[in-house]
Amino acid sequence: MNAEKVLDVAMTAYWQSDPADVSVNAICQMAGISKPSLYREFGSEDGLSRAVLDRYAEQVLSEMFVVLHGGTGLRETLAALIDFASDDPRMETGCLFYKMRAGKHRLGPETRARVEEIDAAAQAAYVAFLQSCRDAGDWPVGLSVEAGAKYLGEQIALAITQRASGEDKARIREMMTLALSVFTRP
Amino acid sequence: MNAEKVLDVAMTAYWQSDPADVSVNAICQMAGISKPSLYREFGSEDGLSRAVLDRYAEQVLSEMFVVLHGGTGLRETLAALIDFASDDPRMETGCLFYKMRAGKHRLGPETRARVEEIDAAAQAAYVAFLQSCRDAGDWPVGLSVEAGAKYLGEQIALAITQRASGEDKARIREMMTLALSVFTRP
DNA sequence: GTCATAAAATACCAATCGGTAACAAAATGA
DNA sequence: TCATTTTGTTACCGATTGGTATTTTATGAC
Repeated sequence: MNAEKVLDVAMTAYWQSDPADVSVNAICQMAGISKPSLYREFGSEDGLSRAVLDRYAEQVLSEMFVVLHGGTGLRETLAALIDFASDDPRMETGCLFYKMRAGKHRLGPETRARVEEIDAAAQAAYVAFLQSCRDAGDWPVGLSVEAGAKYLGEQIALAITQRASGEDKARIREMMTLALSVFTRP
Repeated sequence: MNAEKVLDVAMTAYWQSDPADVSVNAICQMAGISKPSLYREFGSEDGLSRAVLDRYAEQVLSEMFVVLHGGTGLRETLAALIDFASDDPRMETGCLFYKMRAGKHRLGPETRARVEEIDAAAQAAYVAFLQSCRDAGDWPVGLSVEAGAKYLGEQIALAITQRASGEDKARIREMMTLALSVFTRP
């Protein structure tokens, strides 16, 4: 009867299409459970989507953060981010977090708060990464670390969102490489 | 009864929030007309949103294309695009076309087809602009005109979408300037 | 066996969605 | 003046939404 199975089903469905396009009824049907069972476990649709987002964060997003803390140089890390965003098969249908963030106003309060939390954490991770690069002597550009971090995050989000809309992978890589070249230009 | 007033009301509502979040009922209420009147005029929700998009294209998007055909140099045109995307008060709540494009799968067939048409026209305009710059000797970078056009279009879309989410205008300008600097780098 | 308890499913709720049938009022043409 | 067509409204349709009250089913304890 397994709450984890329900979370997996819901995560897959939310991820593959869009949280706003998947109803509670549909999730119950796909998971083979009844609606009251789901509501007893998660309380509300907001509770379910929040639990799904938590699961997604620890199962998927965490690996993205690992890339940032790899300790390798600026160019290598950027290359790894480009690989991840434009080639990783897990991002073939986009990123659930970015889909939720794009439709933030349609989420319940709990889920929305969690989205903002994760967004802030990601921003902080980008800042830390760029700051370490600046400390190491890489990237001496006259741009604030915060602005660079925001830029980096938005370019990643853009690339992965384009994956979701079926854009050609090589094209995405080309554009993302171009966008991130501002970090490695003299 | 005035179909234009209805279109104005619908356009404003779609534009300010999101086409997917504004129901036909709400539009009728705001326009002060009954639902059958609206359906007699536009046939369906798809017909209405398509008419709204047409109106938006000729009233708003056309001015954006004018910037591209200004005939001025590369740097001046890019600066004008940055001004438009990050400062123009009409883009304060984002761009209706980009909102429709982002939620393409939620649109009816007519509206969706029109979105794709406009998207292709925009891409063609970007291509023509960059091609003319390349012909004029500006921008000798080793990047295909098509890829550059796609990149330019996506960066504009990103900037305006960020306007819609309440991002700080100066920040948006900073990031967009950074993104488009790849066109003016030696 | 019986009986209490916890879990699950059926069947329902009000609200809203896009869309229409039926009908009243007003304009129009002969 | 009368018939017709157009314009608009009220009131409804079936489907779907998130969410529950109620009833059935399974599980132990005795």
